[in-house]
Amino acid sequence: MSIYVEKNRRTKRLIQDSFLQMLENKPFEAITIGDIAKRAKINRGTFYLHYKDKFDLLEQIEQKLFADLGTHIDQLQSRYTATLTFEEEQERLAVTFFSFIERQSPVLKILLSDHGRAGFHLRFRDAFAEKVRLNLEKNKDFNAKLKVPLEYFLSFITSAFLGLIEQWLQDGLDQTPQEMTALYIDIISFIRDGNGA
Amino acid sequence: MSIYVEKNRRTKRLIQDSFLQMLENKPFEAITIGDIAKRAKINRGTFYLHYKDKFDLLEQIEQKLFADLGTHIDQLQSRYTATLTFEEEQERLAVTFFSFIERQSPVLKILLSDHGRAGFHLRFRDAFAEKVRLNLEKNKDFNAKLKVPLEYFLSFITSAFLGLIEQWLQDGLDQTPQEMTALYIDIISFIRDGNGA
DNA sequence: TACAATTTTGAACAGGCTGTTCAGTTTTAC
DNA sequence: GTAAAACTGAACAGCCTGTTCAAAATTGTA
Repeated sequence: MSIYVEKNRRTKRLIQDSFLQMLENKPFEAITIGDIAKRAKINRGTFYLHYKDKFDLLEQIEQKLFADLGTHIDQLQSRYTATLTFEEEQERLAVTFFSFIERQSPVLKILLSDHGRAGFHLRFRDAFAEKVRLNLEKNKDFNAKLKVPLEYFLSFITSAFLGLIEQWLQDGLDQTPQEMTALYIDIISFIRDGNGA
Repeated sequence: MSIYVEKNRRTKRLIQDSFLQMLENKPFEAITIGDIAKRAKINRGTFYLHYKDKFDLLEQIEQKLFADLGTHIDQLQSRYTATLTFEEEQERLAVTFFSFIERQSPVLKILLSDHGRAGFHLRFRDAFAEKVRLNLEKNKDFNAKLKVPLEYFLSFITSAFLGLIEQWLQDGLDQTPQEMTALYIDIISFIRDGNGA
């Protein structure tokens, strides 16, 4: 039984890999089940033993990604238990995010591009926003000082973050997560101290 | 001849309207040419007299939108010729953007949602970024003070902006463009003066 | 090794959508 | 009224989908 699951997983992984490789060259809509099967060297019918359809396949890939985001953050966040200032904690969260992106960059590069599926950036941003919200709620001062609706602030800051990520991925991950965090902080500082764009 | 074009445009508009209406309920991938033709009450073959395929249709809608963004900004920006401070000019650009979004909200709501086509938010953001870049280049101090690559700053700020827009559209345009601009400025101020998130 | 359970294969099938063709009809402008 | 332009209806080959089923291959276990 245990190995059957192994085998089951192996074929699923084969399908997912072929699919993702194919997405690098072709947009989602243009890829057929036949294409995937051919590249994975399996029978077309076998695909349907594992997935309902193309959308189900992508959905499962997305879900795996979101699950990984959760565990990755929990791992890194719980590593240091020292009390940090609000700013330090935000910085630590930023590094955690960027290192997650680096780790999942092959998949994210595709899912966020125009070869992926519409709305992925919204779903991804929401997953992000949820983590940020939890972090912000720890700080009691925050909500008192914030005058705009929290939802708007979250959309603003997580979208900005996602913007950096997209640029980063587009530039071929030419920086480390630490450098990206520094860059993020520089921009915040620039807005704070420099010209108010 | 002139009216032929008229008629030609009328059918195209009929197709576009039916298509956009349909996109409110069904995702792009699920819509067939037959569906569009049926709703537009035209022959399926007529569709192909105007568009190459479904993608061509959406592309033309997008292009019209981007063209409108250009004219809309040029109009509003050239209205007042008084000399403004950098901050005042940024604010004016923000109002212009938000009023454009309001004007094109029916289409944008769909194109930015998961019913649209993958990558639209990137294309839209790029169009935005181009306008912001032109505005920023006027200010000589800006590039001197900015220490991070301009591309990253642009991605950051335009994505943040787009985040506000998405939230705004999602909330059913419950605020005026002026109120959204105030909200935008409040968030910037909050980052500047309040807690450094 | 032999066996049984599980998984995969190959082939076939109906059904739907695509994009094109073409002769005939309708609409439009002058 | 006429000629050009636009649209219609019907048909078509081609491709992809999702399902079925018996046969074959793979796997773990006795």
